[in-house]
Amino acid sequence: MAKILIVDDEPSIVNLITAYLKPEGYEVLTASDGPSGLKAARAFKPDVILLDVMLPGMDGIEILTRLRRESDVYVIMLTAKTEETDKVVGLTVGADDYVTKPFSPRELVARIKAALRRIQSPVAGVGEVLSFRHMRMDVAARQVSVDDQPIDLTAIEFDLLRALAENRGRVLTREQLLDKVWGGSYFGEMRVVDVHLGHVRQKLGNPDLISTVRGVGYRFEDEPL
Amino acid sequence: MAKILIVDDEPSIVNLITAYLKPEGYEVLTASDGPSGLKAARAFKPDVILLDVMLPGMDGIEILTRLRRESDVYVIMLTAKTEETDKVVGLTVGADDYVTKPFSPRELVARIKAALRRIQSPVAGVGEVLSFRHMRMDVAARQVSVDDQPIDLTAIEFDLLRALAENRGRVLTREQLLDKVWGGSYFGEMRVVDVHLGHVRQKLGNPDLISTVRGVGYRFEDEPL
DNA sequence: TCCCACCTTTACACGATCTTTATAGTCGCT
DNA sequence: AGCGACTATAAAGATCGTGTAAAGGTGGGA
Repeated sequence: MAKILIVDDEPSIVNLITAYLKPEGYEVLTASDGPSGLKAARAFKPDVILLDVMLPGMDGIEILTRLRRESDVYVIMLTAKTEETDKVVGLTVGADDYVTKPFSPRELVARIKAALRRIQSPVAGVGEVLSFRHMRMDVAARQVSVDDQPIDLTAIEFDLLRALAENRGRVLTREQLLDKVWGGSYFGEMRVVDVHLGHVRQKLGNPDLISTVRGVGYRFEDEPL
Repeated sequence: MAKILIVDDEPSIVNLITAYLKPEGYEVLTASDGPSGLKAARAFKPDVILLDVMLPGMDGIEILTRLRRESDVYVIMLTAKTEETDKVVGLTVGADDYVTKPFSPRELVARIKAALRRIQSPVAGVGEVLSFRHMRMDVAARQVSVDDQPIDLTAIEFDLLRALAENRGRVLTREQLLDKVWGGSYFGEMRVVDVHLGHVRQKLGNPDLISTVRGVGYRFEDEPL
């Protein structure tokens, strides 16, 4: 999942933002002053940085200037000022977006999502259709067919099958599947995989498409075209 | 290569934009007030004009109005105001796009590229009419018919249906739809999509045209002609 | 100004789907 | 063959997602 670095010295702001970002599944790291912010940016390699303009030690503009020498990470500036000069300076040294305090947390989340969309869009159209001897899977349409018979799968079932099909011939453990399908933030029983996989098998009709590797996991078997 | 004219009286903004456009290979010319902006537009014949709303001598709206009498060059308005009225006025007198300051230089570059793409495609409205087995949609006229029965849709309903129809067969998430229909600057509830989509379905009459993909989004199903 | 059309939010009900749990079945090893 | 461990499956309860109606808000046009 995407990584967000918050650089701000006001704990209340940091906590607020964190509280909104965590549930969205983002990995959040924080720094409360300029120098540690820079270090964190280097070590953590975030996808988006939320950067306060007013910071102890080194102000946001300074951070941004230095950051820009080594990276083109997406930076959203946070400022209490509404003064035009600040914005202009911020954008001049390379900020990508700007939010003035007080801001709506929802708006901030939306902007972060927009940023990530912009960043990730170049890779959008990967593997539109997975075609095998018996099974065909249109990822964009989320439709599956086996021997030209359309199969109706739920969201999780589709994602599960997709994860396996994208790794045809290789065993995926339950853990790996949980990670790919449920995302990192699942804390329930690992056996859910079994259950859903059973449903997938049943719906696919063909029991040879997915094989069990006892003690390890599951493997998708159909031959690619 | 494409020619861009920047009309803005703030040197910092002009420099910023220039700094981003030059490396992309654009030919950039600048003007710092209204009258010289107009002259430059005539002499330079740019492909895209970035026009500040607040200008000494003659404001951006005035420039745009005059410009439109003699040319249909692609104009992107720049404004510090976020007021809706400005936007509306700008678009009414013929702006093609709108960016509010502070803006992300990357976003601006992206918009310019989009503008050029639109200009350079043979016909401005690439898909003037979307035709399917049951539904027909005239994008320019904003008219829709199902089995030759004209359907009356509101602005949002039309845009929503259009976004889906243009991506026939693929699932669009609520987020994607919000982005396409409402633009990046919507921070409200996501469920608004459901409501409008419900209206569209009701008006279309045919429940098979748009299917729900539970947990993911919606998909337009009609076959293209 | 008032009115009307439209957009947005909210609430609720229904159904689909997910998760857990329990039990039966299967596999591999000795 | 027998044992232990792992897996398949069914069933039930909990949860989540969607459709829809209704209310409030907004802005444009008469």
